[in-house]
Amino acid sequence: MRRIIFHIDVNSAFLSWSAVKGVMEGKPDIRLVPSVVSGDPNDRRSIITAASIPAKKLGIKTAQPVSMALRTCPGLVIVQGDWAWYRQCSEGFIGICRSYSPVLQQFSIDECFLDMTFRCPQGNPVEVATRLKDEVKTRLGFTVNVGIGSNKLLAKMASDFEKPDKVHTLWEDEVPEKMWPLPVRDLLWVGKKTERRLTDYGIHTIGQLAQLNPGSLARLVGNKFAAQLHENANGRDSSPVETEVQEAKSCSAERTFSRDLDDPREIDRALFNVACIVAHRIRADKFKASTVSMFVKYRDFTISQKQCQMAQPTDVTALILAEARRLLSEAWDGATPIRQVGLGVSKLTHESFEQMSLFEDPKMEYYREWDRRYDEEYAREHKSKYR
DNA sequence: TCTGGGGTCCTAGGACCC
DNA sequence: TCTGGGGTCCTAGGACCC
Repeated sequence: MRRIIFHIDVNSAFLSWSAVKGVMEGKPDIRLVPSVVSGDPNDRRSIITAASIPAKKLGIKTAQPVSMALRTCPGLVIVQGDWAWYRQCSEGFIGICRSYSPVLQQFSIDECFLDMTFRCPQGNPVEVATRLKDEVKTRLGFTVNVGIGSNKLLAKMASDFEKPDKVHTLWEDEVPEKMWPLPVRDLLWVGKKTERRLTDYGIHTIGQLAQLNPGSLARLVGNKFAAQLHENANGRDSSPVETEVQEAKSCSAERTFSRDLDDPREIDRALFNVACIVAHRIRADKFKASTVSMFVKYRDFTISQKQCQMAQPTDVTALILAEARRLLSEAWDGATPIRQVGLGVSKLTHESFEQMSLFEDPKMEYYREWDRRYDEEYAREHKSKYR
């Protein structure tokens, strides 16, 4: 039996959502002019998170530095992201999608897959998808693209065809006509590096990739990846729409400095800040972590990273920070200027019992109390800010 | 022009055990 | 004295996604 999968993708999500908010407040619609969403526009290191269609037509791209975009387009309208509002928009969007099928997999804040196999009775899937797209537009004020296919890969590829506010199909029998002429880079999981490797080998289109013998492909990109690419280029994908929300496997935070730093005190302060954030987040989700990792990024974007295992899982800021500091001293020579510092934890568990060590640090009670106050303070700030 | 922040998965080599 | 193969864990690094 043929499956019917939808992939629904919000068009320029953050930009559309900021536009909706502006319009509600009586401001001009930024979707109609060259505009972008970015971090702090005064920070030269900010990059563009989302761009309007008029901005894209001028050559402005996501992930481009704001300073560069401003040179291309001096009149560019820049708005700062509003995460609390984006979460609300996302919830509204996912809610409407879920009313079309309970078999829903949220893929990111602005994308989801729906298994519609038993949800398009006599109807044409295109009609159902059009209804969904129009309902989002009418009720929430922003547009989406819906891609329809017999598996997730094809649905996702289809939603990326012409935008905005469109429904496209990509059934298996349409693959040679609609997908094979596209450049390899358009295939899911083919990024910059893989594109380079493939084009160097003379493979430029998805169709060429589909016809390449798997052995040659394996020599280029490795066995496992080659098998997947070969399947995908031929339009095959058997992965199910996963309705279970996956638990996080890691949690991390990083800070990029507005100028490269070599002062150990300033770097330590940044490490302290990210440790507070990471530890707070895992406590909020009732996790404890067994692995702590730390990295520094230098001026030339090379990264030096270190990780280690904790004697036992923890969510205590001071313990995580202590490991991170030790790792930093191993990874960094103390002099080379640093662009960015990051800290992550992984091997997360929900272990609730504490294995009491005879040699437990006598300061432990103090550490825990400090964390409790941090969490309280955080909760207070968020309440006053978002209510 | 000069590149954010947060994730997932894979690979390869070394250590260690049986 | 020199030799095997498999399994697991750890670390560092790389590639991709939004």
